Amino acid sequence: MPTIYDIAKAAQVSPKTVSRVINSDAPVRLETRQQVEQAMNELGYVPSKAARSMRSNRSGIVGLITGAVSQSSEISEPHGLPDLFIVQGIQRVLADEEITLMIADTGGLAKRIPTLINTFLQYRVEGLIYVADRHQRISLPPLPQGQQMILVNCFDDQGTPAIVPDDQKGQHDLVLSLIKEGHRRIAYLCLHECIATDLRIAGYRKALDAAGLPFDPGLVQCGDFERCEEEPQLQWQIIQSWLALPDPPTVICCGNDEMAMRIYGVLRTQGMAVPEAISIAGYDNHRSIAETLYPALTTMELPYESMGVAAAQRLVQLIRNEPNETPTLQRIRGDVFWRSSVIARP
Amino acid sequence: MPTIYDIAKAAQVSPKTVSRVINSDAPVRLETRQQVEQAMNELGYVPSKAARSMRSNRSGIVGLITGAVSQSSEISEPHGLPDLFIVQGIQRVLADEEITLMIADTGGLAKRIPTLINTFLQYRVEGLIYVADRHQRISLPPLPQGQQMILVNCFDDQGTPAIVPDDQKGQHDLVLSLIKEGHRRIAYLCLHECIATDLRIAGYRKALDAAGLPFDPGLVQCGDFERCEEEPQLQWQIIQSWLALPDPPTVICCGNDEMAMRIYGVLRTQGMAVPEAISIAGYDNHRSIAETLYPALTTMELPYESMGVAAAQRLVQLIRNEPNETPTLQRIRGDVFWRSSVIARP
DNA sequence: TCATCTTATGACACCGATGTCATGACACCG
DNA sequence: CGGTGTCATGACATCGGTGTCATAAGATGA
Repeated sequence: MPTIYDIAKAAQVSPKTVSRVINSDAPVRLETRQQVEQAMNELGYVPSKAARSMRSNRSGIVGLITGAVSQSSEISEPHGLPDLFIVQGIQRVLADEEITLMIADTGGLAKRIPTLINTFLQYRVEGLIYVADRHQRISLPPLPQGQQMILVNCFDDQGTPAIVPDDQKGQHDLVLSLIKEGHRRIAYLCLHECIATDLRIAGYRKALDAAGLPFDPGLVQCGDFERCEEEPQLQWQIIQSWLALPDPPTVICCGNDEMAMRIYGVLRTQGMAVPEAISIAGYDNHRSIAETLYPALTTMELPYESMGVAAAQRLVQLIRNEPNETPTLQRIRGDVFWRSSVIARP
Repeated sequence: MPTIYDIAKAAQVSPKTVSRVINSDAPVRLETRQQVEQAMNELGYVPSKAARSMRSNRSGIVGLITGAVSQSSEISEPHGLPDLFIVQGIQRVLADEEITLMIADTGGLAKRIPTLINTFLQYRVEGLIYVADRHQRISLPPLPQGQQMILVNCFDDQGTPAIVPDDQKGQHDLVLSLIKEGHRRIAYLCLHECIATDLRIAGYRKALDAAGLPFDPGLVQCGDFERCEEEPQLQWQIIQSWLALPDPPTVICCGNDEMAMRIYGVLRTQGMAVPEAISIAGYDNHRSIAETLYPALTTMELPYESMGVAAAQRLVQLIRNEPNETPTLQRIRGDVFWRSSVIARP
């Protein structure tokens, strides 16, 4: 691989002049520039980032730590996969900034995180991004003074800038949409206890309040049985108990699209048609499910890509030392995706 | 960030001795080593990869180019997502080799590839991996002399080492499993014309041949209507025509798990139970579908993770200049995942 | 016409590590 | 006791660029 010295010799100029042509940071005579460019093309010159970043103290690299890539194969929990949309959003922003993204994977083991951070520090990354596989509180080891970091889909107690989904607003908006379509009795088959679930139940209640509808605690049940053998039976029992009510629900909100998909199966096995007999809504807008199910699933988007974009933009601001007034915890909103699994009620 | 000179000063030794402690490539007196290690801990020393790789000419980086991360959002084709399993397999192998993986994304635009390759060359990657979003023939721009590359899920005409799924063997094995369970009339609702489809139809025929069953061209139809409005109707027409045969099929193989999922919906809408009325098999083992569908889907694994592992192992061999006798085109086999969407026939 | 300024270029040191070679202190051996 | 080998360490050059400063040629202006 030729170096700047080879180019200099071929173009009969000094290495520094070649450097000027590459960086166009000082005037170079047109004729000289052309000689240099010709030499670079002929020799197939590619500058060395290592040498450059050593001198200029700017690596042009941002490091990303995630469990998404491998966590999806752990046990049988493929729900980590959508995190990749976060990465996608980050990539898009960083590519425009000419920043290279380096991705490291915890493989689901938190104890690997310090090692991964260390690797990134060796490359003198200009910023770090930590992406969690679900909305949660975390605690990361301390970083060297001045090392920028952004948390995505999680937050900590040290005031590190964080980007999280606005779960409360999300469930709120979804439920409000259902109410607008005439639904008055809205059941919620939620996920097991976690930050997202708490926020979403709060959003669900807030939407009912806003519409002046009473909150019926019986209509909120945990429908997440971690794929145990009897899951369909247990879910059917819950649904049956709801249907037996004097004023049964007309729509079931599910904790995520996967659960909605399983509920489709359960209902159909019991001879109930979606959405004619009962409407179903999901959460996540996990497209390979929501768009492929028949009928297609109405669901609330988990705004992964927007979160990625927001995270990258904020990190770039930090790196460039630009002032910003964003709060430490930045909540990102998603949209309701209205499809045919919910029908209007008079 | 402290350098080895700072450490050397603090430990009252020469920089070279610090280097020896870091690399343990020459004997250092125990006492001296401890002084150096203490200084490194106190000052929080992190070696600079840039400086190291410049001198040693080994970057410790492998570059990966994929459209997977972003292609999944193009149009509404989320099928690119499973490519991430390839990345996962690659990561696992490279992590063990202490190689850092840099991932770049085409964003679905092939014209960006030269730029991405150039970025990687700037980092002096020791190898390149190109991951395609589906099994296909490709053609990449030429690389500098001596630059190693591996193709995954694709191949070219220049003899670049390539790792592809063994689609023929895959469909063959799946069909053979069905035959073993007593199925004699096996319909195949394949994807549109492409390399994978051709190979799989060949595998399907070979399995029939091997079992001494006749090949009925009418039982192979394209069921892939690119999610047009009328897709369910069109698919139902095909299935109806099959059911009207004097000797109707007892199982339908679908081109992928998504199609199987849509067929579930179509069949149930028409009042047909899976697997009691007819068995269904998929392809891909797209777990968030296959395991979540009710009943769970019997399917052929698309061995993405194994492909990633094979690709990384082969690249490491190339980088280390180890001899290998693998053919240029390496086909990776998957397993049949037997679930409850197929029942045995007497 | 000479001082001053701008333009275009080069000389040289330096970023932070490592490879090469030199050197001093000992141990070992005949 | 002197020659040889091993151990532990340091001096110095080097990897491929860029920052700093110097300098020569030409333009400008009083």
